[in-house]
Order: sequence, then C-alpha cells, then structure tokens
Amino acid sequence: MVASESKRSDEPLTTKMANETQDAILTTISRIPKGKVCTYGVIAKLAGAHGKARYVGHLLKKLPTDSSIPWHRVVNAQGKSSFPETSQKHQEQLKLLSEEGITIRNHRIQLTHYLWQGE
DNA sequence: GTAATGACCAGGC
DNA sequence: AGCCTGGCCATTA
Repeated sequence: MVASESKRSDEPLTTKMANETQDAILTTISRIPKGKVCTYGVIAKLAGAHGKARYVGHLLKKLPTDSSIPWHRVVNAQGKSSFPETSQKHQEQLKLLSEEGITIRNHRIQLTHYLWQGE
C-alpha cells in the first residue's frame, strides 16, 4: 500500500515539485519488502530523484517515528546505520532488521545479499 | 539572495 | 580496512 504519510492538508507545501519528490520517496521506502534493506541513494533513484540521497535522509528525520514508513530498512551505502552506535535509534534499527531475518555482522549489513533495488 | 546544515555518495589517499 | 575531500540537492535561518 502506498504511504500517503504526507498530509498535504496540514503541510505548508513549500513547492509542488518537492511534494511530488517527497511522496515518491516515501512511497518507495514503504515498498521495501520485509527482510530487505535499501540505501538512500537507491531509494532516491527508484523514486525518480536520482542524486537526492541526502533529501531522503532529511525526510526520514522530519517524519515522526510512528509513521508507517519502515525507516529501519533504510541504511547508507556502507551497509551501516547512519546513527552513532551509542544512539538508541541505531540499536533499535539493527534489532528490527535482525527480527526480520537479516543477518547483521558487526553492526554491518551485507548489502550484497539484502539490498533491494526495486522489483 | 546568500550561507549553513544534513539519517548521503563516490573517489582518492 | 579506515579517513578526508568534493559534489550532490532541498531545507532552513
């Protein structure tokens, strides 16, 4: 199902282009299958926003944690969580991923096995 | 309008 | 393996 997390009714809607981009990105993230992960760059590319990897991170940062977006399936190109190891978010992310059957080796995810680049 | 920031990436050393 | 540098683009002050 689509994310539709962007409440355009309340959001100030800075620009419509950004709105489309963010919606595409959020939708793409919600399409990540369980047991798989995706990188910021790949998400941006799948969302048709090639080169806007940083924007993906910004959206996740702004989004609430209760959002239906599986933020924990999003990792950086190095196969690691973008949070410091001391952060609770980092621990929680790896925990959630391991719950989905993803093998994590020394705080690192094997992108060669678990990377999802679309269908 | 300019400058700084950021859950990034690829390349070079 | 790690660390640094430049580039990327939207948001924010």
